[in-house]
Amino acid sequence: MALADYKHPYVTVDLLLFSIIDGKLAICLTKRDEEPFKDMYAMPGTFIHEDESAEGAVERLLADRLGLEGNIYTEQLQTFTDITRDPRERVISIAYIGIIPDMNMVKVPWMEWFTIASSNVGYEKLLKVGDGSNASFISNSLGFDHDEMLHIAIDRLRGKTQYTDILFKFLKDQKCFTAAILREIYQAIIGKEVNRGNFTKYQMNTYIENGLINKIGSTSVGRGRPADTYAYIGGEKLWIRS
Amino acid sequence: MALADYKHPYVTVDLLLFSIIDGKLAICLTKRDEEPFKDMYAMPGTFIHEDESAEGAVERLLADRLGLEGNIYTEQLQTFTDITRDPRERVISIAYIGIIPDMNMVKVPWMEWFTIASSNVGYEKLLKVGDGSNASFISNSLGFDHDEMLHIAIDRLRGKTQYTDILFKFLKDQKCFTAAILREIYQAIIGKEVNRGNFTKYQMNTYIENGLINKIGSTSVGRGRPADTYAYIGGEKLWIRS
DNA sequence: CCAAAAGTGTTGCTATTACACCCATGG
DNA sequence: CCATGGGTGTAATAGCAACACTTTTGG
Repeated sequence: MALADYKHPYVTVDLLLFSIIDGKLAICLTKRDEEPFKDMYAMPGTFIHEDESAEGAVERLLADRLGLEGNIYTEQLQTFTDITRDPRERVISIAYIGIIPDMNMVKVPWMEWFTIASSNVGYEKLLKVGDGSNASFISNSLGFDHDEMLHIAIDRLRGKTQYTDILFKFLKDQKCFTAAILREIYQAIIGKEVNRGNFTKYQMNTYIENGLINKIGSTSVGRGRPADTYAYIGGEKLWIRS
Repeated sequence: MALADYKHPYVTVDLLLFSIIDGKLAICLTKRDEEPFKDMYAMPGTFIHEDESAEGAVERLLADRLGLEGNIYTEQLQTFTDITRDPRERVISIAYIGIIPDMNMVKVPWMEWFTIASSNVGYEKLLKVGDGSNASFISNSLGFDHDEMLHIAIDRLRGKTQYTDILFKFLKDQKCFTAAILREIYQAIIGKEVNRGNFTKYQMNTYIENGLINKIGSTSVGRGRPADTYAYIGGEKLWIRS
């Protein structure tokens, strides 16, 4: 059973880069300019080089294709190995989730943002952000098996919002935010509204009790009563309910 | 960017096969008979053939290396891509969790079972099952990065026990079991005791309310009062708390 | 002083826990 | 008839949702 006896497949990483735009969960896509799936939208991806790990490939992808340097939160989603998922040849893809707090961090022109209209079941509705075109399409017209990836990723985000600190990765300023800001993120991911008062009282308190955030002061700008401000201090530790 | 421009790595699947033995979570390992990590224990694995998916490779592994035919529950755990995780050459591994209800289903002599002594933090203590040798070792002496895999897999099992029906996969007879049997499995995975009465009343009731199980009758064997018996009927649907 | 924004309290419902009690069987 | 295993009831507690109330600011 020598190693060389086995033919091995191509391996790529694909990145599902999420952000919150206008109170809605959004994903960063690119229109493919070559076959297969030419002119269809897809998540950005790249082949893994022989001298890098999958995480390394994701970092390179973030830097080269998205222009994102520095510390971007990523985590492995799942690996997709269907023999026919790439019509050219056998290609395995390791999908990663990425999160950035601000869509404007992506400055390259070939990437486009789409908000995700939370469909109850079936396919997601994707709505182009920003250019006033109101262009939209349904996620099952994504290239490759990227519709499946998107579904699994959204599920993962929703699940982890319940028992980890993943939603803090969406904060534009982790060192100064209000309950309202965090609630907007929470609702965007979950896909439904939660009561304002209760969110402050229970959710924020739970975060404080678990040492994830600190109350640091209050805003003095805005129309109404100044909101308390918080700072995220949790490291990488998981926070599991009770 | 033609496909052929990229050198691609070897890809394997590794299987973490779990069962419950004597009320304790257990894993199926094999002593490696060749380099690298010769004479160390490791999870069984195999290279992915060019005409099969990762799931296909796992099925082949189950059949050829473990002698397990038929419907064995498996799910993808995570993909490991460190460049140096295999000292020979660059090898990516897609790790899978497998669950069988009875260790005796594995009849091949080269596989050995070890119970996992739930360590709070750090490494697991693995204890050889069955031959009276009382041999044991610490999980960080597993070959490759299999210690890390084991940790991640146990975490996954514990998490999914809370909100899925994964513990029913451990049942020796899914069509006839008692609350006591299910509780033993539950405790083995979680690693701590739960109150007997409450488990029957709440846990079993929740399963019933979610359509996962049905009360079917009662045992008439055993020393004390005959226990109610249940049958697992849930398909593949997730059961998420409230 | 009033509207707007945001933090706190009150109430009732539900889930969880601990523990006791009663039930059915084998020896 | 008693030890043993197993179901069910109860009370105390914790958590959650709805909603009303209060606080603070800008005009």
